[in-house]
Amino acid sequence: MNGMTISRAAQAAGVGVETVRFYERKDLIEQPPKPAASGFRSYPEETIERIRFIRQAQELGFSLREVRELLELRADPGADAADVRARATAKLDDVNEKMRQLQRIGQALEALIASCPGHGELGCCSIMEALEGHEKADVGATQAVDTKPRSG
Amino acid sequence: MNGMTISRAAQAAGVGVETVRFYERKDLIEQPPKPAASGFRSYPEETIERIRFIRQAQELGFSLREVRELLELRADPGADAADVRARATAKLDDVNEKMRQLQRIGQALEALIASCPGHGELGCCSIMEALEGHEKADVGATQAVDTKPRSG
DNA sequence: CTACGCTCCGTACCATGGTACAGAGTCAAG
DNA sequence: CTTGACTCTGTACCATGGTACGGAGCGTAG
Repeated sequence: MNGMTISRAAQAAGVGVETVRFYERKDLIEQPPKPAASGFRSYPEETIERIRFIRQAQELGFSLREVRELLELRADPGADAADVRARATAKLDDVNEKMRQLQRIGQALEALIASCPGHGELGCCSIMEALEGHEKADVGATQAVDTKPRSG
Repeated sequence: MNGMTISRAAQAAGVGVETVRFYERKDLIEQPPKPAASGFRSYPEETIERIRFIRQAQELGFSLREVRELLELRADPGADAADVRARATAKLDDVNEKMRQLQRIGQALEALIASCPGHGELGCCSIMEALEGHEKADVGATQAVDTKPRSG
């Protein structure tokens, strides 16, 4: 019926052909079988919707791994809205945590910028001083970067 | 004098040996020459400080590429505090932009979570509805993910 | 002098989210 | 029947920031 070639499907979903194939490799969408009559696969509307779902979830900050879980949830007849809600809540916590990190970084940058004379030798630059870590200025953004020096 | 083996240097700087070598490969730190007398390189205090500088800058959100620029600036006798300040300001803009994106995502998630009944079939779940993109609910976080479908 | 540990060096691998390309096959139009 | 556009398939590559490993060389303690 409404089967499309991969490039049509990609266009309809708003992604590139290579992205569709990439999602297939990652088991995010199913690769339709070759129709035997033809050498070209036929992509159903369902797949386009699935790709749109993926993009929407990505826009909400879900990684492809998490999107796959959402898709599995969607396919599960026993799944409850509570499951979805829990994931959304977890993601919101995630987002809030990242915001806090950025806030700390931003505040540290602001403080440094405010205390920098804005001209003159680098020796007078409080930003450089802070980066040197001469324990005169404290950057104060410890743990901003995922610090795992030797953890794994 | 105060030359250290790579593992001592790494320990002193708070990173792993492999990370030190990685920074060498990336031209972030200089690989000290082999002392001819010994088959082992000797890392000066200077290198340890440089690595600390790198980590501090990373904690402020600078990428290694940007850190390299800061290091070049640091080595440049003609560099002005204004240059450093400009980079810090640019990075602050960056951080603020990311914050805005996260804020949009967070608000969208909050709205969806609030409207989700929290139990029952997925068909009643507003979050799933939004992800399906049935144009009933609008996720509203467009551009949250770096959207470049076919740009390059 | 031997054993053990550290170093050296190149290279491959991890996750993340794609992008690109080569070589062969297929399909529709002219 | 040929051309040109598209597809199929595997594989390699991009950036980012590391991590791991194999096989040699080196250095020190016993």
